[in-house]
Amino acid sequence: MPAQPSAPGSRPTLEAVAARAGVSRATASRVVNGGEGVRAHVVDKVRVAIRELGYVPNQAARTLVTRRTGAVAVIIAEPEVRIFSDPFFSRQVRGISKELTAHDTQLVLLLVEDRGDYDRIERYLAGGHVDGALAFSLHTDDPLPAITRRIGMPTVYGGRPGWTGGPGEPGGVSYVDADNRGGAREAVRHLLERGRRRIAHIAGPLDQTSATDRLDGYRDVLRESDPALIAEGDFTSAGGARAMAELLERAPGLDAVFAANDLMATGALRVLRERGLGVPADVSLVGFDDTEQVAEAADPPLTTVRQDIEGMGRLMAGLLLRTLARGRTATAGGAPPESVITPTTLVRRASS
Amino acid sequence: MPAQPSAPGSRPTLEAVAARAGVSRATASRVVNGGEGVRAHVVDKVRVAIRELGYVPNQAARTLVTRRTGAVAVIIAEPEVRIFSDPFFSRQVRGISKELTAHDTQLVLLLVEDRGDYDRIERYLAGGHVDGALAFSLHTDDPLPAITRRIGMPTVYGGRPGWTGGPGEPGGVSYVDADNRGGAREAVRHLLERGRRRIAHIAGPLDQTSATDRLDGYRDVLRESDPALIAEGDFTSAGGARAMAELLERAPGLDAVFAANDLMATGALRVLRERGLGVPADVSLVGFDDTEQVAEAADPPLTTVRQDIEGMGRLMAGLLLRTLARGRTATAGGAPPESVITPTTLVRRASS
DNA sequence: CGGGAGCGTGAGAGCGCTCCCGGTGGTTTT
DNA sequence: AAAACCACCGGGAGCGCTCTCACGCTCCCG
Repeated sequence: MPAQPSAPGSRPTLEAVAARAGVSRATASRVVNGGEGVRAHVVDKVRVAIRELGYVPNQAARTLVTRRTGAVAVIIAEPEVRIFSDPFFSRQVRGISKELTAHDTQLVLLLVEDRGDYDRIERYLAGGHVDGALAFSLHTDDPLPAITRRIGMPTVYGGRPGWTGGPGEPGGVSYVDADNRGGAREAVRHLLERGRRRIAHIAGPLDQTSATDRLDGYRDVLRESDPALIAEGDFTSAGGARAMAELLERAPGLDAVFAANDLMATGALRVLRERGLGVPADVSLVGFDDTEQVAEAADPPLTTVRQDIEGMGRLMAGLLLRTLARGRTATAGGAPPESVITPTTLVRRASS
Repeated sequence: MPAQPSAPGSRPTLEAVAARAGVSRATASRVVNGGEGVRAHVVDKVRVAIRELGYVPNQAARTLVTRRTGAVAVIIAEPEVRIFSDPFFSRQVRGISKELTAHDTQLVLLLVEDRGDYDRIERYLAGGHVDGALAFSLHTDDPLPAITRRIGMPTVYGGRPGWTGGPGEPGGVSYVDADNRGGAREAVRHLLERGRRRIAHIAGPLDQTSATDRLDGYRDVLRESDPALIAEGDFTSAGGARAMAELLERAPGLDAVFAANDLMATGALRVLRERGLGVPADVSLVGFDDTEQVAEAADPPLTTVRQDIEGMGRLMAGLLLRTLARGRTATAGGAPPESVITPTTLVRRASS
């Protein structure tokens, strides 16, 4: 129903809106940006002109002068295999998307394929295409933190970075993480309550804090645990299967397994079944993440530690947006880092 | 190791580069954009200045004058459940990302949560934030095509849209799709070769062409198929299970099932196992997609129709980029639609 | 009734870049 | 030898917007 733009080919400008409303460009701009300090009557006139012309602000022109883009980068640097198998990222991205959308901010997705890509990422971030960045699941030697720090890009990490609390200073970064350690403790305690005594652990890759934190939680409860009861996986189903096979060889008497994520738990499950071991009759099994279509769909359904992944995504985005808003009003000295640990809950199903 | 920018707070401009290299801004611009028609000696001088200053072009300023953003929107409008359970999107996005990155184009992700979001999408697309769009898996009543057409946004669809070949004209859209029909034919023929005669089909949601095309392929081979042998699912594991239960009730004598995707096949598998039916002893099972961690990890591993999902993503991006490049050089009359159908291959595993 | 206070508005500069156009110097043509 | 032609480079306009500043108007107080 709205009328066609003034010029057939090109979009109407603020100038055109101002002309039609009989005001200056400055006033039209004020209306577009909230209408503060403009008489209601004038605001209406401009609003009508905007509607009639189908005016949409030119973001490039706006960015050029404000130096803000209204966009945020989401950087995912994870080997191919995991990004596809684990719904984790999709859910977190979804949470991020929701929060950003609610604040009229766009999501620019940067996938890192190999280490050479970091040059591209740096150029992109330095190019002023985005106001801030969200990054995930860093390994200890990830070059990203150095990059974002060098170019002064506000960044919030998903998952506690391995290099916080570096030598001397606490490495001022913001992050959002689940209570991995607490969740792991709860999982292991649950197995103890079930009467299990030889509780093994399939850890994730130990260059990630989510893996080490869960391992730490396991050790918190089982202080004197036999090292033979711990095997390292890689957060994939196949890796979980390999680790399970290893564990069965080293510690045939185990009566429970706590896997650091659900995918590895399914791999373990497959191996246990192949060896004729009943779950939970012979071996109790607990996973981590409560990923749908994995934990629930397993046979038997997995007891697991749930974390609110989508909520974590929202929190990440919210934290970043707040940082950006502050940087805009306050002195540009950079906001202090701020982090959030979200709680986990144990979901009891048939596998334990 | 590059030097710091001239001004401490702000980034160096092309002006600064030109001054340092002792040339005009215009010449510096030429070098930045390829260096055509500039003497090699001058090119070098400018390149050195760029490096020394750590110059990065300001995209906003560039976009303002060129009217091109160097970014492409990827629009995913799919109910939550599927986007998480099916690695399909992740893979396709990955393919898209690779192709875009290779052409220095950014990927802006737009997730559609509910129908109200389409206003936001339209505003965004109309706002000139991106040069083109890639969209997926449209349902027949999807408002997106109308939007992109109205605002003249070059768009390539993933999966044949349901509304091509509308009344009268062929609805000029570009798309990339797998040979769903041919793949389905191959799957069913394979089951026939295995000596199966009562071959059932679990279809996807019939408002999507990927589902109807596969159903058509099934019917191509089994012209006289009993309607009781066809059940509609929703591309999820749970939906596959429901459909399988339905089929077993309606047609207890079935000896094979062709499911329209792997996820539904796993649901079917679970139901078959629960009913004590052996796969493939009693019932042969074939899926579609060959999604890793699903087809291969199933027990038994699924025979399935493989499509090159990542390749399709690359093709989509490539098609769009070529369209955009053409629109830039040729008359702005809009390039003719162009579509690609990619082949499928049958992967034989233990389930059939 | 004069003069500040204060609100609402307009004029204008300028963000950093691209690109057209015109000029310069050197090489080829008639 | 002059004329025509290149290849290369610089000047300058302008993309659409925001934001500062100054100006005019109304209002209120002394």
